Amino acid sequence: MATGREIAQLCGVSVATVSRVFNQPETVNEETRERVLRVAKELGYQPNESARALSTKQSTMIGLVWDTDHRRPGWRHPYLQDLLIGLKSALSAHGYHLLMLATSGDAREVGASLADPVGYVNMTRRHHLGGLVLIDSGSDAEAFEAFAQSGVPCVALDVAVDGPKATYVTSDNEGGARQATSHLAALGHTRIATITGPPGNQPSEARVSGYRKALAEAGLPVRDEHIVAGDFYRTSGTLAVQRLLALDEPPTAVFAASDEMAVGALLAARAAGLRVPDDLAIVGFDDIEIASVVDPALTTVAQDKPGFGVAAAKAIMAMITGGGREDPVILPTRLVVRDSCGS
Amino acid sequence: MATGREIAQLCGVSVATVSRVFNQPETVNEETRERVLRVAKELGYQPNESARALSTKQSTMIGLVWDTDHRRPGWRHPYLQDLLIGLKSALSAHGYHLLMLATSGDAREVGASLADPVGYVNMTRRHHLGGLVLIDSGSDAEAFEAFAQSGVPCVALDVAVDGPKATYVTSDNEGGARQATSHLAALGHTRIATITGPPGNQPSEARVSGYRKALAEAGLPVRDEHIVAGDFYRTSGTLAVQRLLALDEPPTAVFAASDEMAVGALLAARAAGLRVPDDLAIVGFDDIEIASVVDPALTTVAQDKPGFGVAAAKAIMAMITGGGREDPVILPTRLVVRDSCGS
DNA sequence: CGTTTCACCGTAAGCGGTTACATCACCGTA
DNA sequence: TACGGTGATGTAACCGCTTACGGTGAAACG
Repeated sequence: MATGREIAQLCGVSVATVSRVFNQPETVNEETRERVLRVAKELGYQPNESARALSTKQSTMIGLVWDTDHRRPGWRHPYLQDLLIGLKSALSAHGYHLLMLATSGDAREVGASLADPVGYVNMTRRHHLGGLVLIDSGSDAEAFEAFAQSGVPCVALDVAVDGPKATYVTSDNEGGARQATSHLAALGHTRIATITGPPGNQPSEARVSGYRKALAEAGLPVRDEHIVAGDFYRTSGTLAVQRLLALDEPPTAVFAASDEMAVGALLAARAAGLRVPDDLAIVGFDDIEIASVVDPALTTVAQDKPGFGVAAAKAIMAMITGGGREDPVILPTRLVVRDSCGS
Repeated sequence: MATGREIAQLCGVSVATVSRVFNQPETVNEETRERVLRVAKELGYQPNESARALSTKQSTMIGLVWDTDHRRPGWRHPYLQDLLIGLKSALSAHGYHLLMLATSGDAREVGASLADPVGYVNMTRRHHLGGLVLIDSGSDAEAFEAFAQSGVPCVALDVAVDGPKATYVTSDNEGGARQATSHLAALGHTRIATITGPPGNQPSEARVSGYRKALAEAGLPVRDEHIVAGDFYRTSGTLAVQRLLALDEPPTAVFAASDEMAVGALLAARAAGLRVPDDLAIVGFDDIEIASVVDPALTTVAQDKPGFGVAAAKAIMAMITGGGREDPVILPTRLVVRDSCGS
């Protein structure tokens, strides 16, 4: 590992000049600059990031807080991979890396978990992280709020937070749900039910809100018994439909707040001997892989998956360089009409 | 941010003693040790990792090399999320973090891509990474070999590599394929085809090998026209089945080397008016989410998804602390019998 | 021709830890 | 009493980079 000092000696300049060549190139004479760069390249010089971070008190890393909530075992983020792809590539463009912070359960006390946001915040200080990206794992609104208040730049995904240097990015959940429900209404359905996510989950509540608005717009009544609580898991979709079908006036259409639940609903309908979409129309939310392969293929509200990562990266970079708080980002959704809703 | 020096002053000791309290506790008097620890806790002391890394020339981070191969656009790792969960939690247990290294396409030249393993290796030196975990994104055997030869500790997933401090973890692909194929044979099928992954892909080739062995064991002939090349994508499964059905003696069963292709095969069979499993039995590989929800539910070979991450973490930690090369890890697979193969 | 300006560069003091080595008090032993 | 051994701690160099500050010489100015 060649160091700046070695380059300096070979070039007959001081280490300060070498440093300047990389950080404020315009302040050094073109000739010496090129000499330094050439030698640096020859030696395969790689700046020592630890030294740099020690000196500047900032690294080129962003922390990723992603903890599988113990209250929701088995829960999987619907599109983590696309999100990471977007996040990583957008951060790369700024020369930043993503540090997946260790979670709790460590004997050596390096731990941190959503139950203890302080641990994560400590980590960001230890490593001079530029900021934190918070991935929702179900219902961590309170914990996320603590991050936001801590003063470290952070952007939460799918959870609305507020703080001196905090913002969030989320889909237009209300709009998406509204569009989905309206589509069902336009198809002639008058008894449209919905299966919600877990209580307290913000995207879920926005979706319920969109559902209500669509019904109102279509002049349809909102029936409490047509709003049944799920938890985003597939099973809850099945259970919900069983409950709905037992009603005196069962719905002819269902808007599920997640594709997983929509699939569960599909299974329940099939088990009950109903044809989808003829006897029961179903619309989901997310547009995950599964949506296009179930039979009938799921009509669903697609989210801009890589867009989440890109928007998060932009927001965090803006906060790091700008310093102030950024506006929340609401990503547009798109209704993908397939077969499960009829047409 | 309290520093070691502050603690030292408050305790009336030197910084060296403070450092020793955390690194070699046994060498410092119990009384002063407790005093230091108490003050450290009161001040919320967090050791500066940059300084530590600068001094010790090693950080507590492992690099993650995960690049979506440009030759395989749209490719998704079948179970990245579970893998990451396993990896992260196992690394946490050793106090290590996962650094997702930035990929190429950066104006500032920090770049690195699979086409240029050197870039990644440089990154590991810059950041004093303990090692690298290489995630296969299709067919990077050559690039991975370069990593393995570079001398940095690294463990590859699903690609056999060899080097002074390199090893790999993979599933028992041959065994899994063999079991799947044997199961089909035991069901009475005599014309069993297979859809392979992309040429050069090691898991794919091992699966073909297992397929061949199973046929041999069952006393069935291996027909070249029954081995059709796919690329792990769904579409290739569809195409393959179309080709197979056009044969003079079409197969009555198909072993697909990935669930995605199995789903594609399912679609093709359905489109051709065939019933699955009656007219065509299908078995997949991976046991991804989709497998259990398609109709009929897919019989498939399940991989130990979190086990990958855990094994990788163990191997890399062993190489870091031990120094030498570790034995490759072959994870057992498990045949999950559902509906697509008949019974 | 003295003085100011400016581009360029070197000096040196950090940043916050780790650790080889020195120091010192205190003990047991010959 | 002199001496070696031992446990506990301090001293100071070092890791490699950044940057405030000062110095130099040449050009520009009055």
